[in-house]
Amino acid sequence: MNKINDIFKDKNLKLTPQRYAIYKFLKSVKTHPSAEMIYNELKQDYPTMSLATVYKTLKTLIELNLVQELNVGEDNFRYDANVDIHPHIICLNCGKVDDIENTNFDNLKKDVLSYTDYDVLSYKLYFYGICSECKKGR
Amino acid sequence: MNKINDIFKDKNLKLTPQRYAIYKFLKSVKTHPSAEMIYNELKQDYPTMSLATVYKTLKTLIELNLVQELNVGEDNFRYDANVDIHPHIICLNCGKVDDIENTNFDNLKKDVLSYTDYDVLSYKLYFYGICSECKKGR
DNA sequence: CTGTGTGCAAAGCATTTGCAAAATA
DNA sequence: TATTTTGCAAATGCTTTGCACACAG
Repeated sequence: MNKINDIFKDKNLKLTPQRYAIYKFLKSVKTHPSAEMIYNELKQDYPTMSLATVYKTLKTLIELNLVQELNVGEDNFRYDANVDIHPHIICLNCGKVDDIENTNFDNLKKDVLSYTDYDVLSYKLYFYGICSECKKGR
Repeated sequence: MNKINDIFKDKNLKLTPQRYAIYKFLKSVKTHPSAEMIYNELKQDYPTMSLATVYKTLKTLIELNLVQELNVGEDNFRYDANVDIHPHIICLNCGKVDDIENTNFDNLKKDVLSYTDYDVLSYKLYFYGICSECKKGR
């Protein structure tokens, strides 16, 4: 995790323990947590950290393109330290957010370019369904 | 617009002038307005209507599958009376939300099915870029 | 040392809710 | 007439902000 160190130095930002912990946690996890979830998790190791710091740090990390924000359709945002464009799938039953991996939608952007007069810069794909655990439990 | 009349009758819901106006307005417009935008627009013809009624009506229309909610990544929701699954494109400069028409992403859902163990029920596609008006104005 | 970041509490905003009055079927 | 819906205001919940103190560089 040297990358973040250099990026922060580059921008004359301070890499505080809180910032490092939030990024490291997001990197280590595939659950796409909300700010509140991150806060509750890190409270154990950083009991004095406030929710406001989590929000401020997330905003900073997004500006540095180290984290992306997901809008799955809940009342809050989810965060993902994998900033590559990749689709997500949300369980309509338990609310879990998963990556869809190994897919290749590179051609999608090209397709869209031919249907619109926008300059297309990026995209977000959200799929909705029922996860395997929720399917079992019925 | 007989459809809405029958659907409301079916569910023993009352088709009030406010509800009808909100649906008719959404049907007539391609701008994917927010609740506030709808409210401001209809205030002219329905000066006593409240924002709360707009929200309540939108919720009802969504439950009836007459309207879909869009999560373009702003701090509020947008609404679309075209409930067919279709991609949207958002101008990062002016915030405009457009439909992408004539596209066919039917195969997309099938692709995803092969990459996930979810039952895939629906999906939302959001593209981001710069619209032609904003491109000109530079 | 100096300026940036943290933590707290308060503020902001979109959305929801409770309830009495009004309107629909 | 019996419910449902409206409109108002207050409440809610997520996120942001202001500010004094603490801390990283």
